[in-house]
Amino acid sequence: MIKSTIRDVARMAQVSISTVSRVMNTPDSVAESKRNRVLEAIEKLQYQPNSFARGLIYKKSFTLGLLIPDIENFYYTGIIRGMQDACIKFGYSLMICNTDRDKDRLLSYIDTFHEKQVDGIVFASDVLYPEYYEKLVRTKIPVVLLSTHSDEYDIPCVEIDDEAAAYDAVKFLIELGHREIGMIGFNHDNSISGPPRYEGFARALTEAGLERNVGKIRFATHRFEHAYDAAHELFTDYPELTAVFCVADEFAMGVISYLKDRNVLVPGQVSVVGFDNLRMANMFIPKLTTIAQPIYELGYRAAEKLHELATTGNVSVLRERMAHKLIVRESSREK
Amino acid sequence: MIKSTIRDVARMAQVSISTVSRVMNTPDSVAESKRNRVLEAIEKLQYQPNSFARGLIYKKSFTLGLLIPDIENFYYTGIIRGMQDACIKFGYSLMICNTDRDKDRLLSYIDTFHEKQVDGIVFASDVLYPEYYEKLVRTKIPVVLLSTHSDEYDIPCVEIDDEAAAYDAVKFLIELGHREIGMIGFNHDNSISGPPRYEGFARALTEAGLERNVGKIRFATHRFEHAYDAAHELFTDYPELTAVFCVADEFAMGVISYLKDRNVLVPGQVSVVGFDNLRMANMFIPKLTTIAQPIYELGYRAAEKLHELATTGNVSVLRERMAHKLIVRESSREK
DNA sequence: CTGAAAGCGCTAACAC
DNA sequence: GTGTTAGCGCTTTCAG
Repeated sequence: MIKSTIRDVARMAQVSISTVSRVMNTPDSVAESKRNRVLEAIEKLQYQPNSFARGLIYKKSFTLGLLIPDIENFYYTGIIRGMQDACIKFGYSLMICNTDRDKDRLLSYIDTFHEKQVDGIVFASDVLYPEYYEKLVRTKIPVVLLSTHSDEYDIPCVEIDDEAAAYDAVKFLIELGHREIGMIGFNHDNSISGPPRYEGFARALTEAGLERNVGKIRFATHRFEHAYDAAHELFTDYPELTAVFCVADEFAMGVISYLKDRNVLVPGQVSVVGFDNLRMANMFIPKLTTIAQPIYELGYRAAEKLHELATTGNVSVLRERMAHKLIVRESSREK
Repeated sequence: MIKSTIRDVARMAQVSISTVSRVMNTPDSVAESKRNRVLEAIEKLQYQPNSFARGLIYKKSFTLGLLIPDIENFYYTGIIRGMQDACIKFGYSLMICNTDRDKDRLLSYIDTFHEKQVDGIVFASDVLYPEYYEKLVRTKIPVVLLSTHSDEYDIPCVEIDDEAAAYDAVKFLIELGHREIGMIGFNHDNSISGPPRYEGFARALTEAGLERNVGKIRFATHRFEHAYDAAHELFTDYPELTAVFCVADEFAMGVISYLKDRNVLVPGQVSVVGFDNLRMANMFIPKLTTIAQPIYELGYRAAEKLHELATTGNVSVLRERMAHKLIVRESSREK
C-alpha cells in the first residue's frame, strides 16, 4: 500500500540504488542487461521518484506560480491556457492562485510559493504595490509581471501598449464619424492600465479637435454590473453621446445591456467598442467590436520569460510589448 | 543569496536545530527566552522551512490536485473558487490542471500528481474511462469525482440530480403553455450528464402527453458555436418549436444568437431555458432563465470530501447530491 | 560500469 | 527543556 522507493526497485532488480538512479537519469551509463531488469522492476512497482527527495537535492520544484486577481474573468483564463502550454513545454507544473483581489490572500499565496519553493512567479495582479514587491523580493524567487509593469522597480514584464491600443479604438470611432464620444474606464488609482488607456482616449480626441469630450468618462470596477451603473451615470450626464469606448469587454456588455434596457439601439443609435476580445465578445448580441489582446500569447510569453530568468539569471529584454489589434464586429457603426 | 536553513537560524539564535524545529511546531515546549531569540532569528533571516524536507518526513504535500476539461468555461471557474476557499480552510494548496479535453494531457497530469505526491485529486473531467480509473488507482492517491460519477467503481462523488433538474426545466416550459419543445443536449456517448438530462426531458414530456417531442433533439459539444449550428438543424427540422431546453447556458446563448440572426424573438416567439446559471447568464441579452447549479458549493464540498477521504481513509456518504434550482429570468415567457 | 557512502533540510525519538 | 542523532528518498562523488 506504501509508495515504492528506489530501494524496492533496487532489490527487485538485484542492483544497487545508484544503478537505479542512473537508469532514471543517465540510462546510457548502465549495462543493457541491468538496465532492462531495472526498467522492468520500475514498471512492475509503478515506481515514481519521490519529488521531495529530488527537490531537496536539486533545490528546484519544477513548478511555477501564477497570481491572478479574478479567475472568473476570461482574460485570466486565457492567460492560464497560454502559461500552461508553455509550462508543459519546459516541464514545469503550474500553481494557479486566485486572489479574488484580496490583499491578504495575495500575501499569503506568496508565502505558499516561498514555502513550496516554486521556481518562479508570474504576477498578473494589477498594481505592484511596494508591500507586494518587498515580500516578493525577500523570497528571492524570480518574478515576471504580466499585463502590468513597475516604474519604480526593474522587474521584467510582458504587456501590450495600452495607450496606443486605446488610441486606436477611439480613433476608429472618430473615423466612423462619431463626434460625441464617452468612455468607461478603470479607476486611476488602483489599476495599472487605467491611466494609459485614458491617455490614449484623450489623445485621439485631442488630435481630432474633440477636446470637449475628454471629461466624458465614468469609472467601473471590473464587473458587468458596475459598468451598467456607470453607463447610467454617463448617459444621464451626457445624453448627446453616440459612441462609447470601454476598457474591457465586460464593460461593453454592461453598457450595451444598459442601453438595451433604455431602448437605445446598439449600434443603431450608439456604437460601443470593447477591449480584450474575450471569448465572450463573439457570443454577445451584438458581437463586440473590440481591441484584441494576444491573451494566450501573453501568458505563454510570460512563462517563457520567467523560464529564461529562472534559468539564466536575467532576461534579454526587460519590458516586452506585444501587439494588439482592432477587431470590427457588430457593436459599432458609422455615424 | 541562498535560502536560509534551520541551521542558520540555530546558529544565529545560539541554540540547536531541534530547538528551532520545536519553536516552529510545538512552541510551548521551549523556554521563552530561547524562543524569542529563535523567533527573532527567523524573522531576521526570512526563514521558511523547506517543504521538500518536510514532505520527505510527513509524506504529505499539503496540496490537492484538480483536473478540469476546460478552464475557459465559467462552470469550472466557479468550481475552482469553491475548492480554493475550502483548500485555504484546510491548509492545502491547489494545483489546477486544465486538460482541454485531451486524453494524453489528462494522463500526463495524473503522472505529475503522482510525482508531486498530491494528497488527493478531484476529477471533474466528465466520464471516468477505465483507462483513467486504472491509472488513478495505481497512484494510490485518494480521488473524489465532481459533477460526474461512476457506475462501475465505488468512488466518492458530489454532483446534482441531472435527471430531476432537466425534468424541472422542461416541466416549467410545459406549465408556461408550451407544447412544441425541443432540446439541445450533450452527446450520450462521451458525457456523463447527457443521458440523465435527456431522460428528464423525455419524462416531463411523457407525463404531459407530449411524447411526440421526445425526438426533437440535437447535440452540441460544449461550445457556443456548436450550439448555434445545432439550433439551425433543430429549427430546420422542427420549425414548429416554441421552446427549447438547453443543457448548458452556453448552448442557450448559441441558440438565442441563432434565433436572433433569423429575426426570431426570444422570448417573444421562442422561449429558451439554459442550465448551470453561470455568471454570464445574468449578463446576456435577454438574461437567461436557467437551472442553477450550486457551482461554488460543489467545488467546496468536493474539497471537503477529499479532505475527509485523505484524512480518515473513507467518506461518510459515497455519493452526494446537491440541490439545483430553477431561476426564471427573461428568456422564457408564457405561450 | 557499478556499489558504498555522504548529504540535501527537516522531524522525532532518545538521552541528559 | 534542550542537544544529539538517525533517518525520510534521492543524487552524486569517489573508489574500485
